Amino acid sequence: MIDPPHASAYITRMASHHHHEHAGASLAHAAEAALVEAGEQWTDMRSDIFAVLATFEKPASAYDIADLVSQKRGKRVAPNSVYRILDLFVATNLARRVESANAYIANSHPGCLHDCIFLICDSCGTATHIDDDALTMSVRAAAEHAGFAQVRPVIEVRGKCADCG
Amino acid sequence: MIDPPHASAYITRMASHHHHEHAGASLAHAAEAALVEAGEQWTDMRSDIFAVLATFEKPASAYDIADLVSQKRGKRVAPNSVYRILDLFVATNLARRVESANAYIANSHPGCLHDCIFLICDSCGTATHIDDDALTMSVRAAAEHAGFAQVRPVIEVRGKCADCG
DNA sequence: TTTAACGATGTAATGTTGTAACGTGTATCG
DNA sequence: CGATACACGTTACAACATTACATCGTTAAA
Repeated sequence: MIDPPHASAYITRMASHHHHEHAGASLAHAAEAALVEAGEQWTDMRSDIFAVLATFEKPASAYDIADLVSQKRGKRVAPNSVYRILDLFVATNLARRVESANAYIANSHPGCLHDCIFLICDSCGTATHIDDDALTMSVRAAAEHAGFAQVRPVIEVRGKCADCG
Repeated sequence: MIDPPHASAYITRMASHHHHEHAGASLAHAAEAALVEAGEQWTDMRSDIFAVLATFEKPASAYDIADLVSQKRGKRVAPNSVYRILDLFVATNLARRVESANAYIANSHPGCLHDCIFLICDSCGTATHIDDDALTMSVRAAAEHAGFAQVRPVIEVRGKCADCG
């Protein structure tokens, strides 16, 4: 399980496509479907963690999530457990790690393989993402040209969002 | 001091140019010049930290640097102090932070403003960088189109380097 | 020349993020 | 029944980062 496709296959798959941007229950269902599709189980714990993650506007730290899930369950959930599940989510494309924030964000279109570009506001912390396959493919190409394989682009932009301008 | 130029000025400056890739003493001199140029002092401590940072092949954590500088000086240098100086280096473009590695790397051409693309090998940890202004400008443009200002792109690619292939 | 201000560094404490090792419960399958 | 596999719990710890305050030396004003 969780053996992400090789880069070239990956690229092929993302040639051109439409998006549903899911939200709420729809998103949860899409996530469940994607996880099951990947041969993994959709457990209560995973469901709770995904639900909490999806409520965040801003990238959420594993500890943020642990706190909220603990509340929700009335029982302490250790960060450890949260990390395990977040790792799974990232591996199956249900969530993304925002490297420049040490935090995670739900993927609003799970099941759709992508290199995302994240925009993170330094003032309010909210993150949006844009999809620009031409751009991300260029980055992949540049890395591959330099001899890199199995590339995983991390493209994030810090700045001031329109609201905080 | 340390008030980086506004984005548009920044972009203008990097239109087209040559590089000296400095190394060793040459790099140290270039770094010193750039720091002084920025109105900051080139102290012994800063010199030592830069020297240590420049010896690393791989991105170095603040703690790595603290350890080595402590050895070199025969006196404990706290991570704290290292962070302060690294922050200064990043602000003045003498060093870069590699977000996906929580670590720092010396800029091999300080004084030359750039958005760098880092390639970090997941196996051996070494980082190389490529400069592709067309690409980084596109990323900036995409972010600005989305309403972001004062943008600071973070473009890193994780993967397997040619040697580790 | 004292004194005030400032910048650089030291010291201590603490906060945040991330992993490792191992134990427990449960379902499945021979 | 026993063996295996997986999800999750528990504890401990490691790695990364910041805050607050103290000290020291240099410079600038009184």
